[in-house]
Amino acid sequence: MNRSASIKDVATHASVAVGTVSNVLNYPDRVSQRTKERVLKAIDELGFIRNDAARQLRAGHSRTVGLIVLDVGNPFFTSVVRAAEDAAALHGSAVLLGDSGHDAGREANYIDLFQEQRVQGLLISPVGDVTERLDLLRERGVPTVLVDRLADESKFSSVAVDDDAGGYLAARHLLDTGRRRLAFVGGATSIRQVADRLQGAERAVKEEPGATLEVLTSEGMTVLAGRSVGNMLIERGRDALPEGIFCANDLLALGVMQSLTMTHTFRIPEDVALIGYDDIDFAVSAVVPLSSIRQPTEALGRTAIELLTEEVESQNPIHRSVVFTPELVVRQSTASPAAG
Amino acid sequence: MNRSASIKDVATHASVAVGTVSNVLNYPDRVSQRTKERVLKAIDELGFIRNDAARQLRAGHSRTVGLIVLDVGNPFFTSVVRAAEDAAALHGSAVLLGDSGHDAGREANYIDLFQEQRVQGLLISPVGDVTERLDLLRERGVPTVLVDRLADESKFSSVAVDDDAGGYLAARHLLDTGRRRLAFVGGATSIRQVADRLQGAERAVKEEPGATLEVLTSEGMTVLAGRSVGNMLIERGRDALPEGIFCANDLLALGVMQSLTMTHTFRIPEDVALIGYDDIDFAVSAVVPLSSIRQPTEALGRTAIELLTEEVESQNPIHRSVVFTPELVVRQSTASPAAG
DNA sequence: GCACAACTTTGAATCGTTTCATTGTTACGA
DNA sequence: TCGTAACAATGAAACGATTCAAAGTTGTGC
Repeated sequence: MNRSASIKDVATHASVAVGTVSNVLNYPDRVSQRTKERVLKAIDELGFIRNDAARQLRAGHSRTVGLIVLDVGNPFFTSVVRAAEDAAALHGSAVLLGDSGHDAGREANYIDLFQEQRVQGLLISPVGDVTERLDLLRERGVPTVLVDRLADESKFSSVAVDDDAGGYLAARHLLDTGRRRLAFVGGATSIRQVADRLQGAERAVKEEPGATLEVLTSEGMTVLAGRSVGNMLIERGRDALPEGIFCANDLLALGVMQSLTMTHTFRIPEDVALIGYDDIDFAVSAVVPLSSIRQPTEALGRTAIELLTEEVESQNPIHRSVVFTPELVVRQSTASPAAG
Repeated sequence: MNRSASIKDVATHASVAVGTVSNVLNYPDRVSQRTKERVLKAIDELGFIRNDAARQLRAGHSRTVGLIVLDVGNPFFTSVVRAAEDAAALHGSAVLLGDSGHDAGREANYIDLFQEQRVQGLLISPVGDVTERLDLLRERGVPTVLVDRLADESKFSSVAVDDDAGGYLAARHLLDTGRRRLAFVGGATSIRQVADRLQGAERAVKEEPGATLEVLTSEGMTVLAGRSVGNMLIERGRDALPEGIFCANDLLALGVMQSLTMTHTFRIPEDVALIGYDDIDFAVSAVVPLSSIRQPTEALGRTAIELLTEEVESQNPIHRSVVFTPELVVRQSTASPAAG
């Protein structure tokens, strides 16, 4: 089969006008039952499939939305993507997914590609500081919603998660379960998420008389970095051991847990409580199931699409920023010492 | 900005014919330097962006390739996707990504969507048994390459990984490091991958005089399932402990490792060697870094695109199946007892 | 000064769909 | 039987880029 059947072929085959075939596809009510049947039969017999390019050309815009994430491999984004796809499907749109892999070049490529495709709008979790690139989009009038990053509301809508609140939640939980001497483990505070989570934790600690928060800086945010911190804690000995540890993400927490449980020096949660952040799949299947802070990724994805739809449909764009509060997930790693 | 500039607007603005603008974009050599500059200036001033729909309509096909995977969250597919994107970029094509989530309905939606988009071809990791759906694609003449699934070569090209060889590799490695009494841990052998890996392991064991392979069936392929198996091994006691354990995936292996290291009943690799499959990110950061079998995901993605390109470019389609052999990754969990 | 080749530029035709003003058909009440 | 309203069907125009035959321009050698 060289060329697929066009609407014209269908029209000929069914002995009707092309407009009628189009109506059957788009406004079935306008067409009589008899004609409709003939046309549908022809469509079936010829294996006709709409040519979306022609449709788009005529319509002036596509029925797709572009979504550019920093890393599809990251469960956080995977979940956002899925939610966005489902939400878009409700509006009859499809999502074109791009993975920038934290690379500004790849990001730029996708932005160009999506603009050539005349996407209705763009959801983007931008790489680094990107005001220029995004300003260009704004000038061109491409509705854009920033994901997982707060935006100047005069410029863009955005959806984000309140990391300060998440940090507060984690520290508050440790305090609530009776721990007073707390430690925060995180990478460089130049990472906004880390800084915000720390700030929230500090806020909670300040509220609690007699509580303290020690900051332990890790080399990165990986399991291995967490293990180093754990080993350091073991060397410092029991007297210097915090009662509760809040790690800036689950990988760090799992690393800390590994070193403590491997050596059997300290028990979790009896000697020290441990809480992470992100609630990755591995949190629940850790040696000691890990308490964590879960980010409302489904809500993020869904809301991002909703904000975008708002912008697409309204004429003069009003931007909104929606900030979600994360959720505490309690597991064994922070069980009360008494109940331990 | 209501409507973006068209090639006609650019032509007017630069006082040239539309054909000339098109030539500047597609065949710059055909245009004189002076004209080219004028046109490029106009393009810049008007913020012109090519309308891909119009281009596609004229060309009769898009410059995109559809890729439907079972689960973008799965690192295996994530890696395949990335490789496919890079390979497609070399051919000047982009990849439209669809995540079926093991759901035949979603898969069908993506197939339809991609056909309407007139993708050049389709890479698909199909859900379940799908001969009918795929046969339809074949009838329509949509070049299709199956990913991670062998295909009847008279019908489709395909790329896959030899799980039998992977199983052989894992068992062979345990034997090579001096282990004789081996165990295989896996979910139901109704899962093809599990069955193939087991078969390969059995082949290796048969080759080795005096070696044995015990099959332990787990309830699923998760960390928790692995932990149950580990606990069972502990209960059985030291005499019944295999010298080497091959788990059908890394999650199972990590579970087994957890239960053994947590209780300190048996040491890895001194008392028992452990090897997994997939080489997930967590394998390297396990308490005892886990040996594993790595699947050549980059090669899979790249080759899939290459086979597809072949089919697209050749007139009468010749199908090929490419099977890759996985790779052994040795880490501490299978170190020789002597060197342990 | 002219013929001819080489290089530029032109603009109408085309791709497949949707839109919509127009025309055709039917049914019904007067 | 006629007028009219409601409903169906028609088909040309439009969307924006690419193509390509044709026309226009320049340069070269004799």
